[in-house]
Amino acid sequence: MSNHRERLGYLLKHAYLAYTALIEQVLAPYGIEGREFAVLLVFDDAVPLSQQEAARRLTIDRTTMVAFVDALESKRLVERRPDPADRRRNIVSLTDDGRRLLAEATTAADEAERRFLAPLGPDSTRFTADLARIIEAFEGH
Amino acid sequence: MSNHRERLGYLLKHAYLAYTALIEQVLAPYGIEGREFAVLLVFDDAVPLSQQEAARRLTIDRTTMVAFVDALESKRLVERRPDPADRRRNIVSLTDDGRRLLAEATTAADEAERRFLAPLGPDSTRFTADLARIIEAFEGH
DNA sequence: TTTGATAGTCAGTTATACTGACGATCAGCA
DNA sequence: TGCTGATCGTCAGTATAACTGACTATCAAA
Repeated sequence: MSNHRERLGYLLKHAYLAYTALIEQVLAPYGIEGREFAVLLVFDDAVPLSQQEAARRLTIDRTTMVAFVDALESKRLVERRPDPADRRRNIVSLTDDGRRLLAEATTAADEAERRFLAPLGPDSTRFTADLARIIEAFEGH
Repeated sequence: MSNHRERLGYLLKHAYLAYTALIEQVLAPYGIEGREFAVLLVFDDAVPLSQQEAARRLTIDRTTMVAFVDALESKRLVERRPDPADRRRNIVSLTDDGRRLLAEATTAADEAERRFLAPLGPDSTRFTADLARIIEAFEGH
């Protein structure tokens, strides 16, 4: 009975849905969505990134990235400027506001992750490591 | 650095994407998609289900279920008939073809799950149990 | 300096699932 | 028996997300 609830696909999908619902709720007070948070994280890097590099890291399309940067720029959280070394590219960097907001949002997201993993007890890091292992194995297709 | 790759959201999303890609590939020879497989699984139940009950179990909308049953019915894998006890409802049941195909597809999906979890070594059931635990905890919102 | 490739952008398309409304049907009650 | 409100399946329309393809500007290499 209730066979489908034990299938891996069901479990992965609903774990992801549950996490998404939680993180959206937690980030809402900061005026950003979960995906915008991810984009901010990518651009908050030691080396400045072009839009396309950032898109590749998140495994989204470069045309999709345009809209994200548009949105974040209109919120004054990031700014585009042409890469002097290659003027086809945009260097996207966080503004001071962006960095401030990202710091606060990260704290909130960390707390949400802790709550999400709480049912697993003390060794929830094992679960996270398992996820990473699976993804890594799959990337070598 | 490469901060975002350690975030739980990234891990959950990409684990789900990897699994989806694998299962779609494995089910393609049987002429069904991953979501259709899930729908078949739900309707292959001891007690006959209405469309709405099945939709609730998969956490999809009842209007979405209509299209799935349409597709599966046109492939002669399921059939609708009005519930004699409540003629507002459709009882959806698998045809003989549907049962046969589901049996084969299930074998293939099981094998895919095994391959997917292989990187975790012998105790991959722990990982699955963790997923179930998280979902269950979240359902009590 | 010409050729082929790449980055960002935009318009249009596709995929997916939703909202709202409708007819048919049911359960409860006067 | 005949109303009243709710439910089921269905459909049309809508919203959202992400894509494809084309375009311009720019670069790298011969």
